[in-house]
Amino acid sequence: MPIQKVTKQEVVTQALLLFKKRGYHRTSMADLAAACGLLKGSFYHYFSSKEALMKEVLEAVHSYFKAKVFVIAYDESFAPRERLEKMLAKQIKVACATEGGCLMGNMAIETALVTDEFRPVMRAFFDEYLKALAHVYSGKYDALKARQLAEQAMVEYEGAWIMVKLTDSSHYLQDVLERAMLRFDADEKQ
Amino acid sequence: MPIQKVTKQEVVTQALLLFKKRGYHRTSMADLAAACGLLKGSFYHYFSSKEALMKEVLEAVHSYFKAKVFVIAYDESFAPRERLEKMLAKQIKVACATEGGCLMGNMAIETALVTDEFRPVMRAFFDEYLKALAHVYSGKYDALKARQLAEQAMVEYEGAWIMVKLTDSSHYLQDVLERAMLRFDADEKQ
DNA sequence: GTCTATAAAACGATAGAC
DNA sequence: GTCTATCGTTTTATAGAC
Repeated sequence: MPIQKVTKQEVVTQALLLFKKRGYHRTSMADLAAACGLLKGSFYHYFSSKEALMKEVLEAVHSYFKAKVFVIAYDESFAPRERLEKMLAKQIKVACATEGGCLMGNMAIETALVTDEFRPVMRAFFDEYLKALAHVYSGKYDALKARQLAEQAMVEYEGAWIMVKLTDSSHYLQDVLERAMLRFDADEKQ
Repeated sequence: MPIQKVTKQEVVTQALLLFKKRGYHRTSMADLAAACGLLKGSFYHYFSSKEALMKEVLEAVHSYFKAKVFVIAYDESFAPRERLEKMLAKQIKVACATEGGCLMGNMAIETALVTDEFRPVMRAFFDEYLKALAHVYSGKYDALKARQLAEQAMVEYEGAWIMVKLTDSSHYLQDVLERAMLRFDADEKQ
């Protein structure tokens, strides 16, 4: 085997960083290749197209969240309330670790009405995300209410990123976490 | 004097439709000109650049919301609760009238980390939006709580669009409205 | 020699600007 | 319409590991 400058894994990681920060259409293959120390032509030995690369990035994000975030919701070594707090805190921590917020949310906004290519993986991500959150809330609420609370936490989180990006102040994310906990603690009635 | 095929107003309106649906980077000047029945060359008679055009579109949206949406919050001929419901319903109606959701939210996600050009007008929009919502909630809550409730309604609304775009089901927007009303009706304590 | 990851060059299409 | 630049992509050539 000839010398390989980077692994496919590293390419996906670099692409994730760029796509998160600059979006899909504003990130060129030359940018992506340069981030890996390659020329854009060489890039096609790893991926057949920019679209295929983005799909792999989205799938990698989904896998990561399954293994590191969603899994918390089903960890019975913690009480439901603790799981909720840990899962949301982990999600915020992961998203804040690199620039650009939530890639899935960003791509939904940027591409959902332009191409159907990424829709299945994005829908699968948010489906599992909502199921995980609803599972935690179902520790205290009935299935319908749990689902509603999950959807509420999710849309609050995604919307908060708009304000974070515009104001560079991250308190909006912490507020989402706090409100999700308050709703967990609140009485079932109303 | 040469005949002007379309007014600047109409160009801004057509651009708004395209930018909402396809985003900033995926919309070309040729697309925009074609939507107005103009040749590419004629387009720069109206605007000096694509950036300048987008800025005018964003300002037009801001003006429209001031006159048609935010103004509801300050209309003393209705009770605060009615104003809240009318304002949120109007905002949803306006956004749903054409494809693409909320242009301000879309552009914040797509461009905020790529260019500073649009940030001032987007921040001004959300500032006034939050002020309007907080003003309504302040009919029943203290200033801090009113501001928090305003921020919550706003981030819920923006995040809901992600699910609407991915699932083509608009119940997420109605849920945002209903929860905002429930929070208005709720007791001040907790 | 074969295989393969890279660089290099060039493709057609399309971008924004004039 | 024309310009120049750049886009995503493809092709060709090179160089090193078997």
